Amino acid sequence: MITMKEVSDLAGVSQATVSRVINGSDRVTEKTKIRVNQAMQALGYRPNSAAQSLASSRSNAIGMVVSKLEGPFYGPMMAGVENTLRQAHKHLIIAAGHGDADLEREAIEFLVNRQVDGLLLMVERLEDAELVELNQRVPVFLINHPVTTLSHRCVSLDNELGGYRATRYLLDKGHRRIACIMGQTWKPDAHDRLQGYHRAMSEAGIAVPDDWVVNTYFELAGGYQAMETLLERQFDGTAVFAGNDEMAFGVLESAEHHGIRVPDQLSLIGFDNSLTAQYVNPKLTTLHFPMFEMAQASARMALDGIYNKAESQASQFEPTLVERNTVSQLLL
Amino acid sequence: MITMKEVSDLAGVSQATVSRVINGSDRVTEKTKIRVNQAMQALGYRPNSAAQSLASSRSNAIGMVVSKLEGPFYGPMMAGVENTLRQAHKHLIIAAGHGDADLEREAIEFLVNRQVDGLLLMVERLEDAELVELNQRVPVFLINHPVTTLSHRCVSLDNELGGYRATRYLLDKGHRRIACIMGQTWKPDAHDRLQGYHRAMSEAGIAVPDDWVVNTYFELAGGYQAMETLLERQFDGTAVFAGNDEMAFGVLESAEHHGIRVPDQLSLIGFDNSLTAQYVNPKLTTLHFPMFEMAQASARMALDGIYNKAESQASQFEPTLVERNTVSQLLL
DNA sequence: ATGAAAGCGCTAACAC
DNA sequence: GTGTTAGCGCTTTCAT
Repeated sequence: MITMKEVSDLAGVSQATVSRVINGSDRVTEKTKIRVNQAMQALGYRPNSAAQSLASSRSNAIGMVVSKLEGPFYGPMMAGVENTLRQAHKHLIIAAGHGDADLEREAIEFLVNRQVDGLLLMVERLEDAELVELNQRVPVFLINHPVTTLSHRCVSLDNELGGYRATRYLLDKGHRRIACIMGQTWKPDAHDRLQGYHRAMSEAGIAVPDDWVVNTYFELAGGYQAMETLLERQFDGTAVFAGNDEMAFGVLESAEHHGIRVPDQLSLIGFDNSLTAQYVNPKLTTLHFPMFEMAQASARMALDGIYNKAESQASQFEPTLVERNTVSQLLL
Repeated sequence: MITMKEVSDLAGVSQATVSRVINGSDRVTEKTKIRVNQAMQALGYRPNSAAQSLASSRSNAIGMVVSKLEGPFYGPMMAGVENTLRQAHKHLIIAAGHGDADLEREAIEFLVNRQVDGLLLMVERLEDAELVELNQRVPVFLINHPVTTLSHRCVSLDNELGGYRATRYLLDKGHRRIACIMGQTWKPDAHDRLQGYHRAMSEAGIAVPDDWVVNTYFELAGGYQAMETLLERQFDGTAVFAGNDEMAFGVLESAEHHGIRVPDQLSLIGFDNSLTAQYVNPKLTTLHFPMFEMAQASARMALDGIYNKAESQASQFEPTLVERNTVSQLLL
């Protein structure tokens, strides 16, 4: 391994100077800068990052814990974070929480022990208080975890607006009797999307009977089950807003079994714009969840907050409509 | 930050002893071991990993570069690697190559500069020679990149067998005139799967006319296009083996447009068992690509090779059939 | 079985 | 603008 000493010897300067040109920090003569760079080049010098970390107490690494690595979101999210971080020459260390509070905690400890300079968290199970406390030890940034005292450190999606837009779109297409099938209401996402649905409906002057709303869980089976419930309740509406795409696929499946044609007899809108949405038949109309951009934003926020100690501020993204083939225009 | 010194003082031993109990290495009296552990506990001591790395020239981190973070495979892959590594208390640092040779190289450099103890590579664009050379600098392990001098460091899938099994399944269902729609043939995956198809067909005594095989690329549009080509060529067969699920979805779409009912008029089998396969209608029969298990195996191989300097040996997984609803039994 | 001491390669005061 | 120097917190011979 080539050390700084060898570089400084070859360049005929001190180690301090080499360190300076590496960190671009101090004013170094253009001339010596060049000499040093040449020496580094010639030797194929690579700074030892462990030594850098030890001496500077900065690891140049950011830890990320995600609740589940398997989900459909994970790809765009990692991609967004990775590319932003790498452009800044920061390393990304990841750990999974598997949607369990203890495992999430353990993942965080694991990362903190590695002296990451900051933490990017996409977790579901941790309490606000815990996060706030953690933030005393190491700067914490949150993706899609809005309800917290750390809100200025959070990038999130306006789920209420999404619910509103989805419902509104259905209304604009002439639908009036619109059901809402939603996931676990303890999740802010579900809660807010439902809220948006209600706002749109009430704005349109439509009273929503209780049995138009069915809460199950954010999976295909949840959507299927909810649709069955709706059918048992003799729901006579023309459209369904599903809390996410997977649930919408479940609705599609149920409709298929009952010989209900989508979108002719029933219109359907999802949420997330997951990869699969464009592969099902008919292709699913849905709201796009801009995870890639959100991930980039969160990484940028972290970078700023950690290395430029800038005051970060909450950033909220908007879900946008993706028109495909599961919603029909109703004749008046 | 609590340092080792404080621990050793409290425990009334030397730093060396503390270091010993941390690393579980030397024979330390049970008694002192307990005292040290208590001291660590009491102080809430966390070893500084930068210092550990510097002193031991081991970073306890493994770097992973993946070609593209967005694909459907990466979830299971990251999950498999992460959980295996973490159980061994090793950190996972990731970088993306985005399917471009230069970016893949850059990602590798990035990781090597961080002194990772080893590299887990899932890349497409790098030459064998380059990989071999890299392996001189740092232990390299490959996922799904079989054709290399490093084959004992590689976990891969038996694609030939997969192609064989897919085709064989179709044959067993009574099909004889079976087309094969495949991705870029420069990719070993495509090449081998096609090979398997040919083996099964020839075993069944069926001569395959050239125009039963269409090579496009591993995407929906590629499958769609290939199916259109097949149709233009007046393909009069009863089944299609698509090189991967995405291509199969393209076939499904094309069939739909032409009013060809799957599986009644045309049977279809895919490859990968991507998440989406179970959401399309009809649900896609396909071969399962055990990425999670392969990722785990590769991580274990890396762990062994790096930290126990065990001789690793190639491990190959088999794709298995997942029966769903796109293949019909043909009457004889 | 345990301790003393010499680094690991770098950064950051502080001097000049 | 550049050099000197003292660590950063740990591992690891080498003694004892």
